Amino acid sequence: MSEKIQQDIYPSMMISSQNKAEKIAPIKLGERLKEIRKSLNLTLEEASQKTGLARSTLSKIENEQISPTFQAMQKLTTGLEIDLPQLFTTPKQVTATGRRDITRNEEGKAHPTSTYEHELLATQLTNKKMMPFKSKVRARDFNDYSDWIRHDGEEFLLILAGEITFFSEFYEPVNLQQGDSVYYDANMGHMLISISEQDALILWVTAS
Amino acid sequence: MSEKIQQDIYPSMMISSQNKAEKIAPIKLGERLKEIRKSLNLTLEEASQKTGLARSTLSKIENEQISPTFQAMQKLTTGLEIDLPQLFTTPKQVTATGRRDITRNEEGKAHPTSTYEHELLATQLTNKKMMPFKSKVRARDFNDYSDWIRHDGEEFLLILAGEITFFSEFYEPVNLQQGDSVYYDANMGHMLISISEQDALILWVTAS
DNA sequence: TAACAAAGTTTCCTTTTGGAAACTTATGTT
DNA sequence: AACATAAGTTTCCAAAAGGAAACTTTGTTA
Repeated sequence: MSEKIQQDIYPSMMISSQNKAEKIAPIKLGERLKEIRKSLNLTLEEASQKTGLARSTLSKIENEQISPTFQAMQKLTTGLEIDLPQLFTTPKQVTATGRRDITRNEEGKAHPTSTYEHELLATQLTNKKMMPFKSKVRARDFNDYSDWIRHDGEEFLLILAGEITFFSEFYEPVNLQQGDSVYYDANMGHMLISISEQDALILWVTAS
Repeated sequence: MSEKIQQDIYPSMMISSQNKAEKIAPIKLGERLKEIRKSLNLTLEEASQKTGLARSTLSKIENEQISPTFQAMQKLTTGLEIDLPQLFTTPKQVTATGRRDITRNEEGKAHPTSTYEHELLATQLTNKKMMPFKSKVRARDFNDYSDWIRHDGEEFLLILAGEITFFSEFYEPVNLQQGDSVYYDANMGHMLISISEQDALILWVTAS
């Protein structure tokens, strides 16, 4: 009795976005936990002591035989003194000094939604101060959107192609064309629609 | 039987950090979920349809009577088309803090140097987390450069036009073309030269 | 390579989650 | 107000998670 359960997650510091069941490189929570534990040089027994979860439970989580409850995940994060997002993101080697990540055109990590088609950039690097991604904006209709998008931090966007109307909470809407850019407080409600013939292409960079 | 279980979590979009047992305002996962559902204007029934979780289960999660499994949380995030961190973070109060700055194409603040022609963006806003600017790179020759460029923080760059070779201290040089991007630790020595016919056009964003 | 110890896995059982349906509480409508 | 209906909660039970201990594997030493 050791069937693997479905337990993937989509990598995303992604903002207001959607992750339907799309083909995005999934991360195994169990593997990730094992990595973390190993990196801390802990045995299951030691991890058990620190987290208050049974040795057997930890083993089962690592081998993806069970799906931990939120409570268990909290015990994990507090016990091992890590942040929750760390459980969901794969940190490809982060050398102490210099890190670099190149993303070729159109080769970012896809993250499609109904109205946007996000392409996450520099996904190899974790713990970044900024989160850059490109989006194709398909929507040309308000109805495609439910409400303001709102999240922590600041956001910069640059129109790479097409034309959009950018809405934000305390301002009048503006039209933005190729080459135009906006910088704004992302806690302020914001959203945009494409008004060009083809999909608009946009670069976003977020920092919190 | 409706005792509230302990179910707090520390808010963290926070990137690199550990959270020792610091006193950070704890967030109730259930409350947060309810907020999100309300903001999406969904009833429990509708949310149930979208997520595949039973109406009753959702109710119990919202009222913190149960601690959802990771699987359940995934169903929540994919079904409601939100991101996992959203479940853990309290959206900042949006007051008058909203700021915004639009920079039209070619209308940034010019800042020419010998080999670059910088155009600073969003200069109206001060105290920004990020510093975005475009550059025309004229240089096609190593001699135009003295040495590595090095400064605090992290840097993201995207090739808007042309083609360049990007050099950085601990890596092999790479050629980058329109649409390609790099993210790197700016303390690591870096520089670039244009290798296209016309000047290359580049977007930089720096954060420290 | 036998013997032992330590690390990890599986079993077995208890506790908790998650779902269907019954029940209760709000929100209209005539 | 009485009724109807929608939204939300609670109950009850099946299914899954979590823990203690038995078991297996890996590593070390004589």
